[in-house]
Amino acid sequence: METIKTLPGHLIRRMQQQAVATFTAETQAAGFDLTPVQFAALATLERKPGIEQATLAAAIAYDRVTIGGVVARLEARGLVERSVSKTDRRARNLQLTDRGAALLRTVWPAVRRAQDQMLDNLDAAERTQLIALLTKAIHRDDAS
Amino acid sequence: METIKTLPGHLIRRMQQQAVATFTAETQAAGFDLTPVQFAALATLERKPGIEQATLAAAIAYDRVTIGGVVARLEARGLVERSVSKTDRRARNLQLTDRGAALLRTVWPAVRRAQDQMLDNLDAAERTQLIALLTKAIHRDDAS
DNA sequence: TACTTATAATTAGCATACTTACAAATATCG
DNA sequence: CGATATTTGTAAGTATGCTAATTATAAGTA
Repeated sequence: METIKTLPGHLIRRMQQQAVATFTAETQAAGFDLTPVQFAALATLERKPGIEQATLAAAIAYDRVTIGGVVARLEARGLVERSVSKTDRRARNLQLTDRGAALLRTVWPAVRRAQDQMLDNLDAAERTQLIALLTKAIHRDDAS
Repeated sequence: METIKTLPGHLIRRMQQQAVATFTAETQAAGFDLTPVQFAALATLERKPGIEQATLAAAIAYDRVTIGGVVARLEARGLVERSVSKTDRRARNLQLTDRGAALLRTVWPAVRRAQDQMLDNLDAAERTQLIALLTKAIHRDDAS
């Protein structure tokens, strides 16, 4: 009755834990050193070049402080470029460097493999179901 | 095509993010200052008094280092007692203090509310489905 | 018994993630 | 225009989470 193991919160955390482990294993096996949030940042910057830091944070659902640190590390590695916005001196416009774009391109296959592997135990129908349920469960009052 | 938002990894992370936020909001609203892992540790110690740190870590699926820190903070707050094992001087036996047991008892309702609320957008059948899918997805090669 | 291996906990180090507080800049409104 | 409120990024602080290395102890083996 009082066991933790059947609580949704525990299951969700375990799923996330395995997802991160799978992501890390698959990308490292392919020779990359990239965290999930770093990948998310790079992928979003490719789709929306020149975006501001706060916009990036909102786009991938993180707080501004965390993204500030993530972007700083990506910048230190030469994968992202930061520049003061011409229209708003508070803001920083973000751009992938050539190295960042190249890395993103080459890491995608490993990421795809990881996404597949983290749902390994489910068949195709179950995967679709899980994705649908998560999507529905996530969309609360706030915009995603 | 190259968007992050439909990837399982992203959905799982968002779900976990909301689950933690809901847990924190609900427990804080009830006047408690407890993280999910701290709650998991306390709840497990109630069911298995005298357990060792490494066993606790394995029971709730964390690494020993993280649990070492968590237990240290719980001990500092007087919720858990740590003692050197009589049969193995390397190990530490863990016990809830009276305060820890009392806190656990009183926080449970808020935790229950949080578990419900994190699946708010799903109806009863969908909740059962999601829990079943997560449970199945999680049980990989390793034991849980 | 001596040697080797394995295990428990801790330390060090890194990267999330979050809140609160703050300074600078911008937006809004009377 | 001027006062107020909001927004952007950062700093400080706390707590996860993880790996690798270290220390102390235990267990296994020749």
